[in-house]
Amino acid sequence: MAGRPVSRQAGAGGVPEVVIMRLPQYIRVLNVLMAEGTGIVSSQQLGEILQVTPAQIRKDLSYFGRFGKQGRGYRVQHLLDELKDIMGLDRRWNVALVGVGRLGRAVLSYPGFAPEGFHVVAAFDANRRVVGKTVGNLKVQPVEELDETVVSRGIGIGIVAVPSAHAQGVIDRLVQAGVKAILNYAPVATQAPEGVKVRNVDPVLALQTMTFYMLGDEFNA
Amino acid sequence: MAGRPVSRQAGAGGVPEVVIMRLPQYIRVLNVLMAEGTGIVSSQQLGEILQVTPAQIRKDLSYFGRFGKQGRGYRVQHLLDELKDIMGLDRRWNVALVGVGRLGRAVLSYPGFAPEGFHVVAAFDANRRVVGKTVGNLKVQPVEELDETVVSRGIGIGIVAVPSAHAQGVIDRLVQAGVKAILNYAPVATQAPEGVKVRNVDPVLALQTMTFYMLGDEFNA
DNA sequence: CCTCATACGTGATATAATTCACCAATTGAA
DNA sequence: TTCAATTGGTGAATTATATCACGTATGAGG
Repeated sequence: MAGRPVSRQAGAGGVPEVVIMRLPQYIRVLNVLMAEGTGIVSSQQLGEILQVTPAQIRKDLSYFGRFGKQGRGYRVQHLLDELKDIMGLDRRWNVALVGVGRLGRAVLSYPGFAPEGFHVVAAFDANRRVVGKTVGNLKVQPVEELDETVVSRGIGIGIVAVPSAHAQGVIDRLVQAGVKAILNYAPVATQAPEGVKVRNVDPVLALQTMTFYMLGDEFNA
Repeated sequence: MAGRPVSRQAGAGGVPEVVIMRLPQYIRVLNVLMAEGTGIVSSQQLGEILQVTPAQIRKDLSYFGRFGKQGRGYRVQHLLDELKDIMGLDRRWNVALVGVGRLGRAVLSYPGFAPEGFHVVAAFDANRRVVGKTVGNLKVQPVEELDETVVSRGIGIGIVAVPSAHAQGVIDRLVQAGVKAILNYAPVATQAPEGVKVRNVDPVLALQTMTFYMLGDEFNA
């Protein structure tokens, strides 16, 4: 099923990142529709659920192929398969966690990763008091073993759950080890070389982007 | 100190949301610079730290006023004060948490909110087994008391930490109660009326937007 | 006082993203 | 079979966002 879709434009610089950011949301909705037993969905319906225009959905999908049928819509199962394949979400991804403090433990016990194919297979900490302990099936390793483990276990993704002051250093180490994607929980501005993606999980920042709209003054009437 | 800045363009539809999303990041960096004792910073330096062009920073700030001095740069203290004022981050914000399960408890024990002015002053849950228990200084209330408490405690922000299936319902209740900003931890597409902001904290989605770039195929060469 | 170097603020320009609008399929009903 | 109603795909138009580039202010150094 699926197999890479027929080649499409994808022209010069590839697919815009904004598009890539939306596809997983489409997948989310399609999963729900599948579970509900919906067989076919239109860009119109999808757009209503996601609060985006139908044209945007069609345009986004058109970067990768032609998945729908005129007059009908998209077969939920089929579109889901295709999108998962395109995004690499039909595979297993091995993940390394760095920082096994309060936050790191919460990450380890979060049940949402594995069902989506993200498996935390190694945990690291710089603190000698933590190293060696077993937390949720994993024995915490010293950061010195990072490089070796990343290679030997085929780890492509790192999760950073260390204090802000150490985040950049940890990111550098992960990059050095060959990780290509980093999920950073530390509330700081970080840097990574081209070719390495970093996404931040930052609830405080999220709150701080909303308060502006709660002021009701000259700038946001 | 500060007081609303001089009126500026802010024209038709107000300040673009992309700009609002960046300002808290500027504040972050300014805080660090302050702590390091830096007195003055240029858009150039700020841009290097945040990996954006100096022009973007200047343009962003220009929506709100003129905070710099030609030939010199920005006084860190001054710019910080102004930005906090603009974003409403010099105030205290009362927050309600809905959902006191595993995730909700993690939110309650997260030490990062209060120092930034976000105070969780009430916690709600639909589960009778949880209601009445005390979790981190707060007595868990039944969701029936939501409306009253939101009003009486002056709560403007809600945090949703309930299972996906219940998230939309909880959001509706929060909106009904008068909350204007919602931080949603449930991994679902939600809806809210105009005038109510919703931001999602969604680590899995973040991971899912990165895997695409780890495939190295026709679409992202 | 004069000159040089720096760096903000901003209109103009360039780039990117979104939406429009229409054609061509497709379906179902008359 | 014909017609009306949908709906995807897509080039064109529009809108939004980011960058450029230059005028102007500032301070340092002689």
